[in-house]
Amino acid sequence: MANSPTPIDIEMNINNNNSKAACNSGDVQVRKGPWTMEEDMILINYIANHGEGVWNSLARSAGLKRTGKSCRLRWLNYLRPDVRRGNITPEEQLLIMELHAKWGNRWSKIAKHLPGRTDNEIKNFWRTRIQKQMKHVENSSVGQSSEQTEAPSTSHEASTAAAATATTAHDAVEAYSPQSYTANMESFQNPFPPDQSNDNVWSMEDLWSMNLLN
DNA sequence: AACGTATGCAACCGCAACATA
DNA sequence: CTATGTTGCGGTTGCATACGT
Repeated sequence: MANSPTPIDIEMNINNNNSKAACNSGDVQVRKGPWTMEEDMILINYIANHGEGVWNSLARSAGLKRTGKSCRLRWLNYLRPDVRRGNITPEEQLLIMELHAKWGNRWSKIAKHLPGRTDNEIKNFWRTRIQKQMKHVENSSVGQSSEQTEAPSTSHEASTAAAATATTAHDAVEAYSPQSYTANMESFQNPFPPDQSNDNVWSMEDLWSMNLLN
């Protein structure tokens, strides 16, 4: 998504971030909201030269008016060179289903088994795609429990729907078994729009090549 | 073309666990 | 042992964009 970097809150950090521990020392102005290209460059440059470290002091040393927390999040979820962006593949989706059935909402744990994917991305994926499917199927099965549920337009939806109708997470995995899954793969149509790698104003390739130039 | 609504994702918040002085 | 600071996690929100009317 192309975040326009314009609306950025700047507020006095009067320990508003955390009741237990301030993420910044002193009452410096803290920027919030979408990251600008300049901030990204600063963070990338700094980490390239000094490596990751204590995030609060990193933010200060790099001259970023951000909390360490914000820097860490930005780095881990977006700027890290090994972050994979773009569509979740059917294989990854299957894995997510399986691991979620096993562990529940342990997104970071699940993310560790999906190289290049972040917990945030998986969490978002689950909420927006899988849960939507589940709700959809739930509704249609309540309304017409004795009848067949609405025919999914894709096999992806079919298998997701099968998983969603399951009463337990384990059932969901059963319904989403590799057998039924691969059986559907031939007619699989990618439900997602074409590559959205250009979903930010600047691509990571741009940022990294610019960083190299520096 | 204009408007309203739905969707997807980046970023924030609060909390808990852990580390250290 | 206690206080303070840091990190990591899961839940939630805000906003840009896509889509439908």
